[in-house]
Amino acid sequence: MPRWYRRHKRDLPWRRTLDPYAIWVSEIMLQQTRVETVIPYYERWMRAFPTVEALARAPLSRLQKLWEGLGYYTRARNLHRAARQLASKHPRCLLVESGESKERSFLRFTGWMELPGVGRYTAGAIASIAFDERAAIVDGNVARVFARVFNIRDSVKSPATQRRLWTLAESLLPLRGCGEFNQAVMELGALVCLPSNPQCAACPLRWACKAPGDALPNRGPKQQIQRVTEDVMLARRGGKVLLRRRPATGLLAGMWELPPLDGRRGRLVLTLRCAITNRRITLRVWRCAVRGTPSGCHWMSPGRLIMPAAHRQALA
DNA sequence: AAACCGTGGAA
DNA sequence: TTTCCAAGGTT
Repeated sequence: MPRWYRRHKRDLPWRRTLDPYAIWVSEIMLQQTRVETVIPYYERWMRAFPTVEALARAPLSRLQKLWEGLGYYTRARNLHRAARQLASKHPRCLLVESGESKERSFLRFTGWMELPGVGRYTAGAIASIAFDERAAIVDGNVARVFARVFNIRDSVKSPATQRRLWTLAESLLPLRGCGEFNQAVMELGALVCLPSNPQCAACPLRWACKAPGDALPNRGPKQQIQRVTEDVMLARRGGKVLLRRRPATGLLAGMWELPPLDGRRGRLVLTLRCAITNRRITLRVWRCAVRGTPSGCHWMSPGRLIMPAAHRQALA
């Protein structure tokens, strides 16, 4: 596996460093998010906040602006909280080993687990990749690879199967090079052991695989998707747009959006589709002429505000 | 334990 | 077109 990995691994920005801060940032961004989506966000982020200290000093609103469009926005808030926690409680754990060889203390797996937004997978990924700690990981890729190689047909959502996957991951861990091993399994899932049309002929594990190419893992019963149509109004006045702020908790917490069309007349200028977990939304945007300021709304310059992707698109 | 939390790309 | 789902975590 490590041999296959060294030969085929993609050249990704966060693979060019062993800086635990950089790896941490990349892991948070990559949660439930595709590599190609993350890359530009990651590069902008690292340019803006090269170190934990820089991140801890920055105002939350600045991180949120850089995060706009990435989704799962509590990740940005957690990253900020964790950075401040880290900078105060573990001031030396994220030093990069340099030519001067500064003293670098060691934040272990359990230390990472205490940070908001860092769970078992992320803590294991950082510990193994940045510190070569002997920590296992199970993500979507690992689950798929293991499900096929070991022919695991029970739902991967069940606690029993989860335990089995984690136990497997731990038992397969080498004594050294765990970071490389973990990434190798994930990379195999990303490049070869694909969800559909897996490239079994090119797989280094085909000799051992018990269920090559099967439609695994079994994800259990699929969730119901509900369709919704939302009508919103686009009202411009000078450089400003009529916007409404969402509640501070829940879906798209605290973000600014186009206000709902409340029974006035307008011209349909745009319809776009967006999906939020189990909801599929058709967003219809109506251009309206608005005199005063409807209750709960504000005339805002949208540039610096943080908006949901679909609403941001509607302004363009 | 099951539900919630975004987005965009691919099949 | 619709469906699936990607380097998950929190409540």
